[in-house]
Amino acid sequence: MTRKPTIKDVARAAQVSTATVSRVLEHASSVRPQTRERVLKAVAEVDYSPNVIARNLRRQETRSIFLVVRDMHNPFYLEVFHGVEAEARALGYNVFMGNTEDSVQRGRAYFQMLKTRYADGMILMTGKLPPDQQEILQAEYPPVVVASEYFPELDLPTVRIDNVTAAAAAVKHLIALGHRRIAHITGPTPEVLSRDRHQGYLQAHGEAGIIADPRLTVRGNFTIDSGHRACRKLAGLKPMPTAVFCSNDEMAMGAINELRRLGLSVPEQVSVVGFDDIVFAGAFHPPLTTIHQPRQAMGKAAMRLLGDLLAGLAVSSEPIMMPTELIVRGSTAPPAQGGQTTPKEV
Amino acid sequence: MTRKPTIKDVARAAQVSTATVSRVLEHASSVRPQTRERVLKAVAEVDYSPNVIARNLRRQETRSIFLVVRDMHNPFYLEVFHGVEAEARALGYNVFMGNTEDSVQRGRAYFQMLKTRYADGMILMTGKLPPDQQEILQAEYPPVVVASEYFPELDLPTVRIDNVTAAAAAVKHLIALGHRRIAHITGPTPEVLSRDRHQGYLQAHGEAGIIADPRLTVRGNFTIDSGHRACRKLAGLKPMPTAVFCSNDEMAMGAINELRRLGLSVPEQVSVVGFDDIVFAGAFHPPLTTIHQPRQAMGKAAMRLLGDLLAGLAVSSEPIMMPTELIVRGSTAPPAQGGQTTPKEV
DNA sequence: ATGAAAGCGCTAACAT
DNA sequence: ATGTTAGCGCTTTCAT
Repeated sequence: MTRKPTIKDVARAAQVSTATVSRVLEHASSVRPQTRERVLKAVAEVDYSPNVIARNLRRQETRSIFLVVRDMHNPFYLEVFHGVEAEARALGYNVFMGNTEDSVQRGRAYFQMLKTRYADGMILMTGKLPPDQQEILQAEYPPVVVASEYFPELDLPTVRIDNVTAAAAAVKHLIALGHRRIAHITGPTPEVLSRDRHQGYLQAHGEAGIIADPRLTVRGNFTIDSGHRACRKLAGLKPMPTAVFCSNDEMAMGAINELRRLGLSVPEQVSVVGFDDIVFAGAFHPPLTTIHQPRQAMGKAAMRLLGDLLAGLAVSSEPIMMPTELIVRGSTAPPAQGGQTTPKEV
Repeated sequence: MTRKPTIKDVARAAQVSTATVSRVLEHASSVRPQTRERVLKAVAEVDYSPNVIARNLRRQETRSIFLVVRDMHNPFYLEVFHGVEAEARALGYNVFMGNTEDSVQRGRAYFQMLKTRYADGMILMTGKLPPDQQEILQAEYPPVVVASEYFPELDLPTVRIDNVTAAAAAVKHLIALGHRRIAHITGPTPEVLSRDRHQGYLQAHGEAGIIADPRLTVRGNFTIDSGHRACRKLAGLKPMPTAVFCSNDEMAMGAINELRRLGLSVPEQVSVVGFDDIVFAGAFHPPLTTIHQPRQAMGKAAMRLLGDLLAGLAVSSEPIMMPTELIVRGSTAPPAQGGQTTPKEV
């Protein structure tokens, strides 16, 4: 026999109906031990394994979900995925990895696949939503939860952090060290996550009674290289900032490398703070002071939320807020005494 | 109507049979333009999208594959995934991300799911194979291809690099710089990939007529922390090695940090070479000299190979070998002049 | 060019 | 405790 054996083959071998075979394999309920034994033996005999595709049709579910991120290259997502995967496995789901590369069209494709029931639900970690996807709020649409990001205009179940407060904590740390001229390398605006972190930056200034110089805010895009470029711009300012708050760790690494190239030492001459606490933040030199996000826990929470939705449970409409923590390492210190920081000529 | 509309709803609205609707949506063949128009209008009217689950049963396929890695935390896989995903999308597949965490049992679970047709095929990036899975060579078993790793005892279609030659190139670079006392921090033995890289290390020594001191070979497990620990061991030797070849970049970073802690500067006092060229290798300080692997291309090639297998095409039984390249950056230099390298007291 | 009908393999409601 | 049966929604062969 070259085809995969079906439940009928087992039924024939065990001299029972297919229903009984299904019962033995699914619920282990209401089957005489003797019959059960016979079925199990037949299963082994013909080397049967159920055909999930048929089961899916019958049950109208796939037991799989999409996890869609904006940018595969950020290791931040690796750990979120780790949490999602662990929880999904516990709940009996598998996880499709999706990747929009920030393209609205690519995002739309995932919504479309969801609609065709390619998967039972979706965890969205992108900052953009296709413009025409308001139908996702309708009851018969498969459940979608948002993680890390969020959409103020759309009332979707969400797991995230308080970016404003977390960013403010980072900047307050710099202020407490004595810094007064603090730059901000932001994420890609106008996304809400970037906006929130900048608002935290401003809020920390406000609370300390410091006026934030708008020239000290430079736009990045979360890559190491954008950290280089943004930092180069900042280095051209007079007086230079004595500290830089970066909206993620990659940009902080880029900024530090650029400062080193300019002959400035971190943290002695310039302090740098990152955001995310990716695995490499602690291994970097100097080790990055940064905001820790509970990535894995966030992934788990998102999957748990989606699992509840898939199980038909009612969930709170309030976003689930995950805690963050300022991790002080070696990239921050009090500002250099008496005098101004200037790059050497280049 | 609260349920998802079916093809029957469209057929009714367009006054045609379901077969015609299917024809319009699938092949665009043999349908009068006029009828076709009417069907399309009805599709829009009832907001129909096909049910993939039913299609899957009919076609006996899921158009999805598993990508199974050993350790989610290595950013190496991110880029492989990127290549796999891009190629898969082009071929009309989606990718389940799997993760064995080096557990044979977890690996077995993926093979089991493959057997139940949870997915159509699998790309394996793990170094271990469940002992009882020899059945995967049988014709009716879904196709499995191996990427990056390989199994000498099992004749599976494979995409990989020549680890022996690549490792030898790294060590030859150190020898060419003048190093004679070169340590090796290996990956987890007895896996073939770790073994091959060590063999390359030995081969380079052999070709240069240098006797490799076996005490200079220390076992790691591909984590940053194992790089720390291994390097600490090496630092206890007298005389210390003047260079360290690490079987991946994470361990190289750990080794460099440990050397720094011991008061030794890289590359002035000790040279360090990594392997993989992960994204952070270039951003590290000092930037890592390492072996570049074409991760994304490897992912694409693996998916293309799997796609061919899924399409029923015959594929070569020879492994597809991807090119590697030595990238010389700042973590290697000639050995310190006249005299021996010793750590300061700790 | 179109329709009728079979059937993919399974599960669960219903019957005994 | 077990069997019978009706689909799940689609695609495709066969007929017209």
